[in-house]
Amino acid sequence: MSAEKPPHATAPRLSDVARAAGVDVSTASRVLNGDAGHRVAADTRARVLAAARALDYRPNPIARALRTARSHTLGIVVPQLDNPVFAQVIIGAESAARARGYSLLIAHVGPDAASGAEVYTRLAQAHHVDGLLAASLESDAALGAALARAGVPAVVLNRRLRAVPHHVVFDSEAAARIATEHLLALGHRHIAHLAGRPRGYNGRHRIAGFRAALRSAGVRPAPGLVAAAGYTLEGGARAMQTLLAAPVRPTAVVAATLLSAAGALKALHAAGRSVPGDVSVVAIHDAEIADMLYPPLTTVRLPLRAMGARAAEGLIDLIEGRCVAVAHVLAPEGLVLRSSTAPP
Amino acid sequence: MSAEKPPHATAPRLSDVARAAGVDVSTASRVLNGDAGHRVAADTRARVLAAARALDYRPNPIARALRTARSHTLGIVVPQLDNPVFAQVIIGAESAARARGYSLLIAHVGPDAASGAEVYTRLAQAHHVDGLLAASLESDAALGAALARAGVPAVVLNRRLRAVPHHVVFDSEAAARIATEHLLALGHRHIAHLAGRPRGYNGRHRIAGFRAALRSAGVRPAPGLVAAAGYTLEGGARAMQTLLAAPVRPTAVVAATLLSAAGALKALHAAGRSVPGDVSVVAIHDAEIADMLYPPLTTVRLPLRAMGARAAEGLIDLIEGRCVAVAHVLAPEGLVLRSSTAPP
DNA sequence: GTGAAAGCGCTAACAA
DNA sequence: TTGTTAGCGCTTTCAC
Repeated sequence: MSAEKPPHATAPRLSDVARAAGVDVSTASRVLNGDAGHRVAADTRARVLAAARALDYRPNPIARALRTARSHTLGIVVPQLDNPVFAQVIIGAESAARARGYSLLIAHVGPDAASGAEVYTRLAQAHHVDGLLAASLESDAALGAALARAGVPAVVLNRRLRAVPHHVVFDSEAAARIATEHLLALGHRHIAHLAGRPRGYNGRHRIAGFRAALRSAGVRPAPGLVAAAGYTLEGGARAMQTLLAAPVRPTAVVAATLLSAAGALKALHAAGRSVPGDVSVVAIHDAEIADMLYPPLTTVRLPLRAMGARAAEGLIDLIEGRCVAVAHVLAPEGLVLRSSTAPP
Repeated sequence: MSAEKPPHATAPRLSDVARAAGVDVSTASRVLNGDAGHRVAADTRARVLAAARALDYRPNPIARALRTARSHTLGIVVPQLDNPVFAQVIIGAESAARARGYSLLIAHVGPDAASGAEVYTRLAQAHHVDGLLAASLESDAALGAALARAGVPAVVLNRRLRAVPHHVVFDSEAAARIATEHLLALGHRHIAHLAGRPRGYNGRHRIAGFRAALRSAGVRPAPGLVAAAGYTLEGGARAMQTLLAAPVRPTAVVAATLLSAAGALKALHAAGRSVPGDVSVVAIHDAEIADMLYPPLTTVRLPLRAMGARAAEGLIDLIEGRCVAVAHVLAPEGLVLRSSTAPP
């Protein structure tokens, strides 16, 4: 009511609440933390709650962290922040973490990932994160070792590691199958695949889905119609050029990711091919840029935010001992039809 | 040498270092913090340093934060993470902060920004950030009030606020001038401008630069050749459609930002106009997507990472009392010639 | 030049 | 059911 605050009001502490409620700080602490074991008298609890509200009390997370050795902070490591795919994952993870009272510290490591490994230990030791979300690109062995050294629970995104049981992955095989079946349904028979990293988790599975769809349709995949394109614009462009120079030329392409699809479009334009007139292109992954490309790109949408969210929730469950294993395989959300695919 | 670590080794504390060096914790603390006031004997300092290195000691930032009431954490608020422009700013801010021993907590608020204001107080109160970097889009008044309420130093990015003296902005007028002069040099005379938010800080200045360049070249800007496009794909497309329906049709367009340029390209393709054959397009801001569009977009590059870095450094100076005002105006880095501009 | 001691704000045994 | 007490790991007066 009469907001008679001192000019340089300092934030109210728990002891202020306790004094206002006429109880000890320990009692106030119990009430405010909803301590299940100890029962508190109803009127005491009400008085404390009222005092806390009246003072607009916010617990000091730093003091709490020091005492409990829990920072309520998660760390996520991504290779490059300026990638729409990772941006979505981060958004999903951040909302989920915040909803559970955790905050998210973001660290990005170059895709070269020479220094990648130490980021994990830095987050764990210097920033005292309670758990790690790993989306970086170093080798399985290096990542496994780095996470082990970090000494906190970790969930790996987008691949499976022998050394770290917890993961959230996409059903990449299904995604590639959906993309390929779309092209088959349009009548294409000479279909190429711009793979990411063929030895990587997603690379393998997308190739498998691509081949499976062809097989089911009775199409024998021509050798040389799978090219490694990596996850970059340049890689996609280069791989597409190779494909265009091959003896049997594809009428359609399944790109493993958005950036390589953009590179493929660039190469096709440069070669004077029309899309989808001469070549149809479909990409796995969806983001706003799909709509900015020319022509707007048909894609298979994968639940990126959900990946971030499930990983964060799983990690928090792990940290709080509420579960012992996190393993999600997320299904594709479906085909997003735009203008880059048509009958041959 | 003989790494005889206990199985569940807990992190070494300052007291461990002190004991190993045969000194008191207070002395160890002085050495490790390079306390200027107190002089420490050279050999004592050497022993402490050696012990710290031998034990691989890392100070516990949480304990330090509790004691000093400094979290060494900065908060940055951006509208949408999945925008290449903000991603670059964040990367710049993060590196600069890390280099100075600070970490960066990222919060994103929807562009609607209804809830935008409370994010600042949440970061300040609940996360105890030492300072704020504000890149969100709410009204000047709302942002000023929110930052005042947060009660920590703040630097505003990309605009100037009466209420908050500290800012880092681009020389938007120069950027628009460079873009417009490029088109004039190519021989264009009917040049349109896809403005962002015409009342906003950047919007105003970009319009001013656009007009100034035309004036200097003796070209009278036709009315109706400045359209508000906002900062989105749809906005750009809509504004371009309007321009195409206008009585005097432009042969070239200066777009205030990448996304609206992408929208303009979309609208031009839809209308069957060729770029740059019928219409040239140049955008302010540069990022990888400029190279993915068709045709690859000529842009004026602005130092995005530098903006993040300067803002973070200035904020840290403010926090540590090393300076009392931060005000940077960053010059454009120049024109990036790609394929979307040509003589009329 | 170095050590002793207090305490940042909070939680969690343990006592009463 | 509530209060007393002891710290979490660190910094910082204040003595010596």
